[in-house]
Amino acid sequence: MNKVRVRFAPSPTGALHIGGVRTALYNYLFAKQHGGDLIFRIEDTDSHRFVPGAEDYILESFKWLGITFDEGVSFGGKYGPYRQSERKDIYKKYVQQLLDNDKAYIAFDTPEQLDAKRTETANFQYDASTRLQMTNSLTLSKDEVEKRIAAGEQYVVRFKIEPGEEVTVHDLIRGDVHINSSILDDKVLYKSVDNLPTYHLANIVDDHLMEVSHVIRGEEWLPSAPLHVLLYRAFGWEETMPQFAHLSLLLKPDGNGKLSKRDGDRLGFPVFPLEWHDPKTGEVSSGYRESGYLPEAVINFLALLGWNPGNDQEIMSMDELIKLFNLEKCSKSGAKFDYEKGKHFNHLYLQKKSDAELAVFVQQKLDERNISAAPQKIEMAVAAMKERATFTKDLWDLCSFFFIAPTEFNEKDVQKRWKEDTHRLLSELLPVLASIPNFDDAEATEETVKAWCEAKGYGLGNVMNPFRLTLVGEMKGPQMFQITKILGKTEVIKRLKFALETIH
RNA sequence: GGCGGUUUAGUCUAGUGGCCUAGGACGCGGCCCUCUCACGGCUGAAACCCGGGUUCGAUUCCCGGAUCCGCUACCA
Repeated sequence: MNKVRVRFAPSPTGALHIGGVRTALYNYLFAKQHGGDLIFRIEDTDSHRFVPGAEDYILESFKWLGITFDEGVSFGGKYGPYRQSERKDIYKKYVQQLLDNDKAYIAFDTPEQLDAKRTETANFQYDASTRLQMTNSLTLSKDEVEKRIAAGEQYVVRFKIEPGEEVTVHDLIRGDVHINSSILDDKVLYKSVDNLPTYHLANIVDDHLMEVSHVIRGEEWLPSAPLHVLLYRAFGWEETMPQFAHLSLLLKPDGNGKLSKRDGDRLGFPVFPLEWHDPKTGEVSSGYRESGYLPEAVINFLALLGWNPGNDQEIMSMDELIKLFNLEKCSKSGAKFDYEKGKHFNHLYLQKKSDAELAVFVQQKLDERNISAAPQKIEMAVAAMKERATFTKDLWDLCSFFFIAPTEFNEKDVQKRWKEDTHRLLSELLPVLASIPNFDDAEATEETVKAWCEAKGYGLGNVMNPFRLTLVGEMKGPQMFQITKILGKTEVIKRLKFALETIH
């Protein structure tokens, strides 16, 4: 087999959709597994939909996710340029080749005329059955065609599809897919307005010239795959035609249809890897990174949406994914996007991080608030709380009480835990705590306090629950003597006294 | 409408002509742990789209239907 070369070729029309990320990921895994190359190509043949900044956004997204490219826009390589708008001359040459070989023809029908035709004739299709009724180089004389072009009239080049042919596309995921060429229309391959090809032509020419071996793309391309096969044939490139694999789509979590940006807004989760500021509308969309996701969790979660290793294993690093990935194990049906499971993965990956790595997120928040704290204390706080966190941003909400003493106390918890004798009990606890040299040994502190409770005949819950309230402000947090250890003796006594004065 | 694809619990999925009393994970319920909240452990409810056929036997193979998805642009 020739060298594996695959590509991810987005259109710079906005932020990178999470489904696109998955397609890129599968391409990446496939390339790495086979020691092949992954190419980054920009398909900007639609000048109207170009959005500035989109290209950089896409690049930055992959950088964050750890998906690397071997060649392409911003990476270089000997098959460039990799931006389709910079390949105009190349396409022009190949369009001419098709024209010369009678595989394509020039059409002058304006968009308005076509619209009129479509409303006039239901299910109108520009194909072998209708093209002789239209204004094109098949119905016009050669002179007339040249005259019109010379006069500056806009035209398109259409692919001349021969009807009645059974076209077979071999798909690595779905097997053979058959389609009759009669149902295909004479696709526009090139437009004179901007001297740019359409997707279909550019795609085939580039994949051929860049020696792409496998085309792994979304299912929305399956219906046009036969057209692409026909194009390879028309160029005489069928022998080296890449292999196809059409991936199932990512669907809305609820209801029907494919996952869209709107669904994320509506259901409250990001559909983009990074936060995106739309330069046209000024709209801001949330991103996985900014929402506190870890890239490795996003990768793992996405990899499993439409593919599985064939056993029960779910937690896989990028390296493991590269080893285990297999196109044949990709599912044929669309996967509803299960955001809850994504959260689960993030939680799992967050737990794998060291305390020091996670402490950074708390340190940031402390810096913002000009609070200084010993790194050791931050790490201890993180260690005590991280298992409760799903997102990196949860860490601060969870740990803040270690650094900011409560000034008010959760009303419901006070009602429930602050009883008649609580004030007396905690007042008595004060000297007991004061008698302990320091709280560094959590077990020793616990023993002393418990022994005191027992000696006095006080219920443990009656002491510990309100005690927690005084230190945390609410009924949350780790084991009490873990808290006292991290807070330190001075702070504990200070907080206890304050609560005693405040809660009545 | 036409064409193509698809179909295992609410969701992602495993799997097979008899090992299936259909496995795992998320989510949901319960119990345990416990000074709180979590985590964790245990546990429960929950699925082979429908109808024919082939077969001793079908969730698995075949046919038909339905479903959902996609495409049907001078967008990708």
